[in-house]
Amino acid sequence: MPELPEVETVRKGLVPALEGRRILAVELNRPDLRFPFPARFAERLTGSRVERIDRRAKYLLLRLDSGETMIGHLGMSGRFSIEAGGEAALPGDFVHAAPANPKHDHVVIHAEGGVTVRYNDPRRFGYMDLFATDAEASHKVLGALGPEPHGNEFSGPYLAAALAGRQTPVKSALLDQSIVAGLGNIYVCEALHRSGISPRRLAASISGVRAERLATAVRAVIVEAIEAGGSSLKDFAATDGALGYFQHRFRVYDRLGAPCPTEKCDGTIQRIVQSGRSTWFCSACQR
DNA sequence: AGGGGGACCTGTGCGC
DNA sequence: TGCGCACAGGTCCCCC
Repeated sequence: MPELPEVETVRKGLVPALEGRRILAVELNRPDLRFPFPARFAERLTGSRVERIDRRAKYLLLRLDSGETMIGHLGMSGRFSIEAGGEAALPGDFVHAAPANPKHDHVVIHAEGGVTVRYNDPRRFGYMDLFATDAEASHKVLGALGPEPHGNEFSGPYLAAALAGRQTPVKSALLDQSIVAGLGNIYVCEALHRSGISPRRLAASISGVRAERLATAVRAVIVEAIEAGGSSLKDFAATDGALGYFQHRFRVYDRLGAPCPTEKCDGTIQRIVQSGRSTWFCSACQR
């Protein structure tokens, strides 16, 4: 499902449901998602309090008072939903997200205050793991991530340096989470269009003003998408039932044959395949 | 080491 | 209506 903006929306939805609450019970309905759950996963969660929920790139990080962090990734089809049917009043209005087939409810967390959080993931490309919070810097996955696209480290000069020498299309390079962390197929296509750069251009050729334009577009599209609550494709719903609406602002993604929205451009949106994934772009204004 | 292709899964939508 | 195929917001692994 999600790229950085969607994961951020999920994080914000989980905060009022779980932050400060103790986990009372965990139902684990299968031994694995993409990878096996860690040893004693349910037991290690049970009884711990969720102190804070962070996000890094597309990863959710539940900080537990046990000294461990639960890391979660939603893969392509993972989603959380929240029920708050108990006696305690919750901040925010919780409603059911769009219906999901309950046979894919792989993890169900029961927390204080009558809160139930369900993780549903038909394709099971997502995963969950636990690690010692003080060992985060050396975490195999988190340690290899590039900067957040809307953070201070990310800039034109940074991007130019990161792409230097890369003999791959810039589209593929932007999907590399070690270059910039959190972009996926949608926002890469959108950022390339906004910056007028062809997805086929070699990454190594992005420098100077062009790198500046691209970094600016990446930042802008991510900031706007976060503000919009992410994008809702198909039946995706945020954890609190609120739908992200950024999909109405797509300029190229999934818009094959549409007129190019660039002012004074008379091009038409095309679709090509790069490293096995669809790319939508306008060959008239993206060079 | 970097780059490309396939693998991992289920669901959906489309053409025949 | 049913069937087969293409495709889907993401990594990860293996091979050159």
